[in-house]
Amino acid sequence: MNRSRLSKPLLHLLKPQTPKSKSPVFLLSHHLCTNPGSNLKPNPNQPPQDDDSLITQVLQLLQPNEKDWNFDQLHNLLFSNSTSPSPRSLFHITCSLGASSKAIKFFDYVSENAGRSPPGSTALLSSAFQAVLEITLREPNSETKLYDLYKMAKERNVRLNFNAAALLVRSLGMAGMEDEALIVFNELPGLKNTHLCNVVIGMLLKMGRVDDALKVLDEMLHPEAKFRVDEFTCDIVIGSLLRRREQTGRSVSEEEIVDLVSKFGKQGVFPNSPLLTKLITVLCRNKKINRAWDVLHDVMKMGGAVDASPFNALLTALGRCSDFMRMSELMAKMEEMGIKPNVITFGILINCLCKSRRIDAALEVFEKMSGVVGVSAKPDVIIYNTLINGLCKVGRQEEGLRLMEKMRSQGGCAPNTVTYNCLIDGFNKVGDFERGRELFDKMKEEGIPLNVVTLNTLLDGLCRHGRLNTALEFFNEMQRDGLKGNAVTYTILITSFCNVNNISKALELFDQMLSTECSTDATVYHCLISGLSQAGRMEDASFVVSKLKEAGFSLDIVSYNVMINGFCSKNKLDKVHEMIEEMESAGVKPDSVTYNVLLSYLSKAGDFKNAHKVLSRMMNEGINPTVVTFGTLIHAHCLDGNTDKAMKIFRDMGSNAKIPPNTVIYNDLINSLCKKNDVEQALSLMDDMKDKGVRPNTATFNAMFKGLRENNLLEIAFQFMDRMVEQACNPDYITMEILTEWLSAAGETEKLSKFVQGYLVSVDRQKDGIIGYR
DNA sequence: CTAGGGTTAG
Repeated sequence: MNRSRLSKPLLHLLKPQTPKSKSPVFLLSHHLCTNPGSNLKPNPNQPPQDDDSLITQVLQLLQPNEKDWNFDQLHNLLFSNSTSPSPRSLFHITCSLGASSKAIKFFDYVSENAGRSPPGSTALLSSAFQAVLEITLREPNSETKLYDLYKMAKERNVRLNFNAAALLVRSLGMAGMEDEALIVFNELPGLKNTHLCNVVIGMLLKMGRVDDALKVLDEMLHPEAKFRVDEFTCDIVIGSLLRRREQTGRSVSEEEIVDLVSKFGKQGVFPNSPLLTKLITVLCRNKKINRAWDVLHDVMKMGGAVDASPFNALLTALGRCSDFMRMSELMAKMEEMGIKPNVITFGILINCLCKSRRIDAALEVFEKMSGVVGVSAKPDVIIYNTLINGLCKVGRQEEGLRLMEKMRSQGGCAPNTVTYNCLIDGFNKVGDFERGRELFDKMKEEGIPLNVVTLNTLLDGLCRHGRLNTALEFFNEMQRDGLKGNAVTYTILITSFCNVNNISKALELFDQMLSTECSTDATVYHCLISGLSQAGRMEDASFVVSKLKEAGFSLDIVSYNVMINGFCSKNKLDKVHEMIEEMESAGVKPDSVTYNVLLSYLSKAGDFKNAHKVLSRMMNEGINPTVVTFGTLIHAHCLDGNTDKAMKIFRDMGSNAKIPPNTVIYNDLINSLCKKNDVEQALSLMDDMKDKGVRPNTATFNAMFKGLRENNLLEIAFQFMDRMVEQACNPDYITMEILTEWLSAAGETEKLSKFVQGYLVSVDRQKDGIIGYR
């Protein structure tokens, strides 16, 4: 039925070929012409065939330069008494003129002459004007001329058709002339329709004029509006408002967007699935899960069609905050609405269960997804990898390995780099390098490409087991093979070298990282700063801080704490103040660790007055003391020799602050009490630990042994030695020093040797024999 | 879906 589309090629054939019309650009631009306003009905009195011959004849006349046009002949063809061109043919003629100057001249001619033959003249002029606009727009930098053309049309009472109006509004907007675009739009009283409003709204939103756009939208949403919103309106509005959030200009709150969605919904118009999903994702990212929940449910309640993806978005967010209750509620809702979960939905559930270490539940879901009729979604490589990783993370790497075989044989799914990375990491983490290495070789054998994660996994495994030099060699080897390290690679190596106090190697690696154009991130800087601060290398740490800032990163609260602590231990109080000031101006709020560090410094120096000031400041800031805060105070009073005060704080923390003391605190007190020769109270603390379920460690026993030795309480010492054996608490060199001296002097070397071999030493328990074997 | 992270009390 679209005659004009059919007739276009025909037109080209019929037309005399001029050099210009042969150019591909011309053909293309001709093709770009829209048809004159779709509101125009074909004139039944003028069959298109006649149109085409008319067009051909007119174009022939218009071939020469404008000034050579023969107006008499033109008039004969177009406006003689018997004939009148169709709007469509005028549009084509004007469009085919190629240059805007010609088109305007022709339009001038038509507007002067068509007026004499109403009533069709309005439509005629509209079409011709539309063609003028289109021609003009094809010429470079022509946007500014548009508004002048519009004014000209207005002076001559040329009515704009829909296409011309839309084109004008959109083009003016794109040229940054939104005001002019709005004027045009507002001066089109009888011509507005949904499409045109959509164009204007889209244009305004693109230019950041949110409120103007919403005003237009408001009119459309009015109950008595002549033209309602449609799905395009919804698309344009919600889509660009969501996109706008990352741009400058008036930001629109999610609340407003949610509100608009519900207004659209009342008109029976809903955002499409990707858009709804995006909205839900944005809401969830901004911690408004409840709003996201409501939006999804509201859309369904109002009758919008919803598929799995917005559900998936919401499920992901709920999974992140481990809200399993609402996850299953949502799954139930899906079922109720007859919406089939897809692979992604299952992936989210399985991932979620794996992350909360509920692997068996995850495996159950996995069984279900292929088993139950109607919900079958074939597990893909991601599902398998998630499960394999989950198994490895809880030490079930053997099962992970079996699942990989199953995915190959039964799942028809080939393992990939990620699959192997997960398994290698799994075996490495439990110290089974052999298997890790085997998998690595197998991976190469099967031609599965290694990536930087593979490299980092292997490096991490080596480093964790103290094989730093092997790790370095391996890294160099891989680099020679063309596999580059990234920020994670350097983080692993740098932290490992810091941990063994090989600071120069750590710094060397840092230099290497900066000199290769390797990716960096804040973490690698943070780790090095931490390592250097702990090593007391504050100048180096400060240097790395400056490098971090140069790279565009900033210090976070932990790094500030690390630095403050470092400067405290070096007694550089001015630097401590400097850091605190910098931290405040950077808007990083001190946390309990910051206060603990300061508290520790002050009270260790015996400055309890200022320590208490810091403590009350901490409370005023609404930061609750932690177990470390109490530990710090207790430690300070112990150092001060004031064990009573320390014990008072200890009792206080249990009863008032309701913070259970930990091993460190017990150790401190036991140590202090024993030094004061108050073994009785120390022993009662040992009982207290047992009651409260706080596990003593080697240091606890060491402190206790010292106190017992002073009072020669051998039998009690034997009991504690048994406790150590039972609890697999290994003696260290301090334990051995104390016991060796004491027990040899007491003639009990045999017991010591039993203890060392992991046997119980108390006489009456000896019969239990093997039970005590370590 | 896979790899790395640092702080305070002993």
